[in-house]
Amino acid sequence: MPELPEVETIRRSLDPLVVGRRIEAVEIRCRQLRRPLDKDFAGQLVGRAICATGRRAKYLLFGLDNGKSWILHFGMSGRLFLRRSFPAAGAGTAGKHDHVIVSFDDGAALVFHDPRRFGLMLVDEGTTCPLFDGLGPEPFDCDAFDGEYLKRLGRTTRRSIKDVLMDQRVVAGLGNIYVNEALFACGLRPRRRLSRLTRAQCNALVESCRRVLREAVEHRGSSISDFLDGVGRRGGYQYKHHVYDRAGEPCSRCGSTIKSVVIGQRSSFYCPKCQS
DNA sequence: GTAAACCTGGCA
DNA sequence: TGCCAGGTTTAC
Repeated sequence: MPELPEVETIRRSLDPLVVGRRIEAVEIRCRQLRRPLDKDFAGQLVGRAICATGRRAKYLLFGLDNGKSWILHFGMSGRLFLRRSFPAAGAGTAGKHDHVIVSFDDGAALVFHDPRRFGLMLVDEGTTCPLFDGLGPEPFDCDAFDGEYLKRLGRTTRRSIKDVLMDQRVVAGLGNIYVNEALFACGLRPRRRLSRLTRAQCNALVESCRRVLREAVEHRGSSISDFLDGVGRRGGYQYKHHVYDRAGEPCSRCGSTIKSVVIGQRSSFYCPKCQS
Protein backbone atom coordinates (compact mmCIF):
# COMPACT_ATOMS: atom_id res chain seq x y z
CA MET A 1 0.00 0.00 0.00
CA PRO A 2 1.91 2.96 1.17
CA GLU A 3 4.35 4.71 -1.09
CA LEU A 4 5.98 7.98 -0.09
CA PRO A 5 2.78 10.11 -0.13
CA GLU A 6 0.85 7.66 2.04
CA VAL A 7 3.67 7.34 4.58
CA GLU A 8 4.03 11.10 4.69
CA THR A 9 0.26 11.40 5.16
CA ILE A 10 0.33 9.01 8.09
CA ARG A 11 3.24 10.95 9.57
CA ARG A 12 1.49 14.30 9.29
CA SER A 13 -1.75 12.98 10.73
CA LEU A 14 -0.04 11.52 13.78
CA ASP A 15 2.66 14.09 14.49
CA PRO A 16 0.52 16.53 16.51
CA LEU A 17 -1.09 13.66 18.39
CA VAL A 18 1.94 11.69 19.53
CA VAL A 19 4.90 14.03 19.85
CA GLY A 20 5.63 14.63 23.51
CA ARG A 21 3.79 11.55 24.72
CA ARG A 22 5.35 8.72 26.69
CA ILE A 23 4.93 5.05 25.84
CA GLU A 24 3.59 3.07 28.75
CA ALA A 25 3.06 -0.41 27.31
CA VAL A 26 3.64 -2.42 24.16
CA GLU A 27 1.43 -5.39 23.39
CA ILE A 28 2.72 -7.75 20.71
CA ARG A 29 -0.02 -10.00 19.37
CA CYS A 30 1.99 -11.31 16.42
CA ARG A 31 5.78 -11.06 16.11
CA GLN A 32 5.92 -12.56 12.64
CA LEU A 33 6.08 -9.68 10.20
CA ARG A 34 8.38 -9.60 7.16
CA ARG A 35 11.07 -10.22 9.73
CA PRO A 36 10.19 -11.36 13.23
CA LEU A 37 10.15 -8.51 15.75
CA ASP A 38 13.33 -8.32 17.84
CA LYS A 39 13.09 -10.06 21.20
CA ASP A 40 13.59 -6.74 22.95
CA PHE A 41 11.31 -4.70 20.69
CA ALA A 42 8.83 -3.87 23.46
CA GLY A 43 11.60 -3.23 25.98
CA GLN A 44 13.16 -0.64 23.73
CA LEU A 45 9.93 1.34 23.53
CA VAL A 46 8.41 1.15 27.01
CA GLY A 47 9.15 4.24 29.09
CA ARG A 48 10.40 6.24 26.10
CA ALA A 49 8.82 9.51 25.00
CA ILE A 50 8.26 10.35 21.35
CA CYS A 51 10.16 13.56 20.49
CA ALA A 52 9.61 13.84 16.76
CA THR A 53 8.26 12.12 13.69
CA GLY A 54 10.15 11.60 10.46
CA ARG A 55 10.18 9.74 7.18
CA ARG A 56 12.88 8.19 5.02
CA ALA A 57 11.64 6.85 1.68
CA LYS A 58 8.67 4.60 2.62
CA TYR A 59 9.79 4.26 6.23
CA LEU A 60 8.03 6.12 9.04
CA LEU A 61 10.16 7.12 12.03
CA PHE A 62 9.27 8.10 15.56
CA GLY A 63 12.25 9.77 17.22
CA LEU A 64 12.61 8.68 20.86
CA ASP A 65 14.03 10.53 23.86
CA ASN A 66 17.09 8.27 23.99
CA GLY A 67 18.19 9.25 20.49
CA LYS A 68 16.95 6.07 18.83
CA SER A 69 13.97 5.74 16.51
CA TRP A 70 11.00 3.45 16.22
CA ILE A 71 11.11 2.61 12.50
CA LEU A 72 8.16 1.19 10.55
CA HIS A 73 7.62 -0.02 7.01
CA PHE A 74 4.08 -0.76 5.84
CA GLY A 75 4.69 -3.31 3.12
CA MET A 76 1.58 -3.77 0.99
CA SER A 77 -1.19 -3.75 3.56
CA GLY A 78 0.18 -2.12 6.73
CA ARG A 79 -1.67 0.63 8.58
CA LEU A 80 -0.99 2.60 11.70
CA PHE A 81 -3.70 4.46 13.53
CA LEU A 82 -4.32 6.11 16.85
CA ARG A 83 -7.08 4.83 19.07
CA ARG A 84 -8.10 7.51 21.49
CA SER A 85 -8.92 5.16 24.30
CA PHE A 86 -7.65 1.63 24.13
CA PRO A 87 -8.65 -0.87 26.84
CA ALA A 88 -5.93 -2.53 28.86
CA ALA A 89 -3.82 -5.18 27.19
CA GLY A 90 -5.55 -8.50 26.98
CA ALA A 91 -9.00 -7.00 27.09
CA GLY A 92 -9.73 -8.80 23.86
CA THR A 93 -10.90 -5.84 21.83
CA ALA A 94 -8.05 -5.72 19.32
CA GLY A 95 -9.16 -6.49 15.79
CA LYS A 96 -7.97 -9.22 13.51
CA HIS A 97 -4.50 -8.37 12.13
CA ASP A 98 -3.86 -5.77 14.85
CA HIS A 99 -0.35 -7.09 15.48
CA VAL A 100 1.27 -4.50 17.74
CA ILE A 101 -0.38 -2.04 20.12
CA VAL A 102 1.71 0.76 21.59
CA SER A 103 -0.14 2.42 24.46
CA PHE A 104 0.35 5.82 26.04
CA ASP A 105 -0.31 6.68 29.66
CA ASP A 106 -3.80 8.06 29.04
CA GLY A 107 -5.11 4.92 27.36
CA ALA A 108 -4.67 6.10 23.78
CA ALA A 109 -2.68 3.72 21.61
CA LEU A 110 -1.03 3.38 18.24
CA VAL A 111 -2.22 0.21 16.54
CA PHE A 112 -0.20 -1.47 13.79
CA HIS A 113 -2.55 -3.44 11.55
CA ASP A 114 -1.23 -5.52 8.64
CA PRO A 115 -3.21 -8.40 7.10
CA ARG A 116 -0.45 -9.56 4.78
CA ARG A 117 2.34 -9.06 7.31
CA PHE A 118 4.80 -7.69 4.76
CA GLY A 119 5.43 -4.79 7.11
CA LEU A 120 8.48 -4.27 9.27
CA MET A 121 9.16 -2.67 12.62
CA LEU A 122 12.25 -2.16 14.73
CA VAL A 123 14.05 0.23 17.02
CA ASP A 124 17.40 1.51 15.79
CA GLU A 125 19.44 4.62 15.15
CA GLY A 126 17.33 6.82 12.89
CA THR A 127 20.29 7.90 10.81
CA THR A 128 22.52 4.85 10.60
CA CYS A 129 19.96 2.04 10.50
CA PRO A 130 21.26 -0.65 8.11
CA LEU A 131 17.85 -0.74 6.43
CA PHE A 132 18.66 2.66 4.94
CA ASP A 133 22.11 1.72 3.68
CA GLY A 134 21.21 0.93 0.11
CA LEU A 135 18.50 3.54 -0.35
CA GLY A 136 18.87 6.11 -3.08
CA PRO A 137 18.16 9.81 -2.64
CA GLU A 138 14.80 11.21 -1.65
CA PRO A 139 12.84 12.32 -4.73
CA PHE A 140 12.72 15.87 -3.34
CA ASP A 141 16.49 16.04 -2.89
CA CYS A 142 17.17 18.30 -5.84
CA ASP A 143 20.94 18.07 -5.46
CA ALA A 144 21.08 14.30 -5.64
CA PHE A 145 18.05 13.42 -7.78
CA ASP A 146 18.13 15.35 -11.03
CA GLY A 147 18.22 14.83 -14.77
CA GLU A 148 21.96 14.53 -14.82
CA TYR A 149 21.81 11.74 -12.24
CA LEU A 150 19.41 9.74 -14.43
CA LYS A 151 21.35 10.50 -17.58
CA ARG A 152 24.54 9.25 -15.95
CA LEU A 153 22.76 6.11 -14.76
CA GLY A 154 21.52 5.52 -18.29
CA ARG A 155 25.06 5.19 -19.55
CA THR A 156 25.58 1.97 -17.60
CA THR A 157 22.24 0.20 -17.79
CA ARG A 158 19.82 -1.19 -20.32
CA ARG A 159 16.93 -1.18 -17.88
CA SER A 160 13.53 0.38 -18.59
CA ILE A 161 12.59 3.67 -16.95
CA LYS A 162 9.76 1.93 -15.11
CA ASP A 163 12.16 -0.59 -13.67
CA VAL A 164 14.73 2.05 -12.70
CA LEU A 165 12.25 4.35 -10.94
CA MET A 166 10.79 1.43 -8.98
CA ASP A 167 14.28 0.62 -7.71
CA GLN A 168 14.65 2.05 -4.20
CA ARG A 169 18.43 2.09 -4.63
CA VAL A 170 18.05 4.60 -7.47
CA VAL A 171 15.45 6.88 -5.89
CA ALA A 172 13.63 6.04 -2.68
CA GLY A 173 9.91 6.41 -2.14
CA LEU A 174 8.20 5.79 -5.47
CA GLY A 175 6.11 2.66 -5.96
CA ASN A 176 3.87 1.25 -8.65
CA ILE A 177 1.15 3.90 -8.50
CA TYR A 178 3.37 6.95 -8.63
CA VAL A 179 5.84 5.63 -11.19
CA ASN A 180 2.94 4.95 -13.55
CA GLU A 181 1.50 8.42 -12.92
CA ALA A 182 4.86 10.17 -13.27
CA LEU A 183 5.49 8.45 -16.61
CA PHE A 184 2.09 9.57 -17.86
CA ALA A 185 2.81 13.10 -16.66
CA CYS A 186 5.92 13.37 -18.82
CA GLY A 187 4.59 11.40 -21.79
CA LEU A 188 7.04 8.49 -21.65
CA ARG A 189 6.11 4.83 -22.00
CA PRO A 190 7.18 2.59 -19.12
CA ARG A 191 9.19 0.27 -21.36
CA ARG A 192 11.44 3.03 -22.70
CA ARG A 193 15.08 2.39 -21.92
CA LEU A 194 16.69 4.94 -19.64
CA SER A 195 19.74 4.90 -21.90
CA ARG A 196 17.64 6.18 -24.82
CA LEU A 197 16.34 9.29 -23.07
CA THR A 198 17.67 12.72 -23.90
CA ARG A 199 18.90 14.99 -21.16
CA ALA A 200 15.71 17.05 -21.50
CA GLN A 201 13.59 13.92 -21.09
CA CYS A 202 15.56 12.96 -17.99
CA ASN A 203 14.93 16.41 -16.56
CA ALA A 204 11.22 16.16 -17.36
CA LEU A 205 11.01 12.73 -15.79
CA VAL A 206 12.53 13.96 -12.54
CA GLU A 207 10.20 16.96 -12.46
CA SER A 208 7.19 14.71 -13.13
CA CYS A 209 8.12 12.42 -10.26
CA ARG A 210 8.35 15.38 -7.91
CA ARG A 211 5.13 16.98 -9.15
CA VAL A 212 3.09 13.79 -8.89
CA LEU A 213 4.43 13.06 -5.42
CA ARG A 214 3.84 16.63 -4.26
CA GLU A 215 0.25 16.60 -5.52
CA ALA A 216 -0.35 13.20 -3.96
CA VAL A 217 0.88 14.44 -0.59
CA GLU A 218 -1.38 17.49 -0.94
CA HIS A 219 -4.33 15.16 -1.52
CA ARG A 220 -3.25 13.02 1.45
CA GLY A 221 -2.32 9.95 -0.57
CA SER A 222 -4.24 7.40 -2.63
CA SER A 223 -6.87 5.15 -1.07
CA ILE A 224 -7.19 2.37 -3.65
CA SER A 225 -9.06 -0.01 -1.43
CA ASP A 226 -7.99 0.40 2.13
CA PHE A 227 -5.44 3.12 2.78
CA LEU A 228 -6.32 5.28 5.78
CA ASP A 229 -4.16 7.81 7.57
CA GLY A 230 -3.32 7.80 11.28
CA VAL A 231 -6.76 9.04 12.28
CA GLY A 232 -8.80 6.93 9.87
CA ARG A 233 -9.27 9.35 6.98
CA ARG A 234 -9.14 8.24 3.36
CA GLY A 235 -6.82 9.95 0.92
CA GLY A 236 -8.11 11.72 -2.19
CA TYR A 237 -5.45 11.26 -4.83
CA GLN A 238 -7.01 8.10 -6.29
CA TYR A 239 -9.48 10.41 -8.04
CA LYS A 240 -6.55 12.15 -9.72
CA HIS A 241 -4.97 9.01 -11.19
CA HIS A 242 -4.71 9.19 -14.96
CA VAL A 243 -3.52 5.67 -15.69
CA TYR A 244 -2.96 3.55 -12.59
CA ASP A 245 -5.50 0.71 -12.52
CA ARG A 246 -7.39 2.27 -15.43
CA ALA A 247 -6.71 -0.31 -18.15
CA GLY A 248 -9.51 -0.28 -20.70
CA GLU A 249 -10.77 3.14 -19.67
CA PRO A 250 -10.50 6.20 -21.90
CA CYS A 251 -7.51 8.47 -21.36
CA SER A 252 -8.55 11.61 -19.50
CA ARG A 253 -6.48 13.69 -21.90
CA CYS A 254 -7.09 12.19 -25.35
CA GLY A 255 -9.75 9.50 -25.02
CA SER A 256 -7.55 6.62 -26.20
CA THR A 257 -7.90 3.36 -24.33
CA ILE A 258 -5.42 2.97 -21.45
CA LYS A 259 -3.26 -0.11 -21.91
CA SER A 260 -1.66 -2.40 -19.39
CA VAL A 261 1.54 -4.40 -19.65
CA VAL A 262 3.56 -6.35 -17.11
CA ILE A 263 7.09 -5.12 -16.41
CA GLY A 264 9.20 -6.75 -13.75
CA GLN A 265 6.21 -8.68 -12.44
CA ARG A 266 4.25 -5.48 -11.85
CA SER A 267 1.34 -4.12 -13.84
CA SER A 268 2.12 -0.97 -15.76
CA PHE A 269 -0.45 1.36 -17.29
CA TYR A 270 -0.04 3.93 -20.02
CA CYS A 271 -1.86 5.84 -22.71
CA PRO A 272 -0.63 4.68 -26.14
CA LYS A 273 -1.27 8.11 -27.63
CA CYS A 274 -0.09 10.47 -24.87
CA GLN A 275 2.99 8.44 -24.01
CA SER A 276 5.77 7.47 -26.35
C1' DG B 1 16.88 -10.13 -16.07
C1' DT B 2 13.15 -13.17 -14.34
C1' DA B 3 10.75 -15.98 -10.99
C1' DA B 4 9.42 -17.23 -6.59
C1' DA B 5 9.05 -16.26 -1.89
C1' DC B 6 6.77 -14.06 2.11
C1' DC B 7 0.97 -13.49 3.53
C1' DT B 8 -4.24 -12.48 3.45
C1' DG B 9 -8.31 -10.82 1.22
C1' DG B 10 -11.19 -9.49 -2.55
C1' DC B 11 -13.13 -10.26 -6.81
C1' DA B 12 -14.60 -12.63 -11.30
C1' DT C 1 -10.99 -21.94 -8.16
C1' DG C 2 -7.66 -18.84 -9.69
C1' DC C 3 -5.77 -14.47 -10.16
C1' DC C 4 -4.61 -10.03 -8.57
C1' DA C 5 -3.00 -6.49 -5.11
C1' DG C 6 0.26 -0.18 -2.68
C1' DG C 7 6.63 -4.08 -1.39
C1' DT C 8 11.01 -6.23 -0.78
C1' DT C 9 14.30 -10.01 -0.71
C1' DT C 10 16.40 -14.09 -2.38
C1' DA C 11 17.49 -17.51 -5.52
C1' DC C 12 18.20 -19.46 -10.49
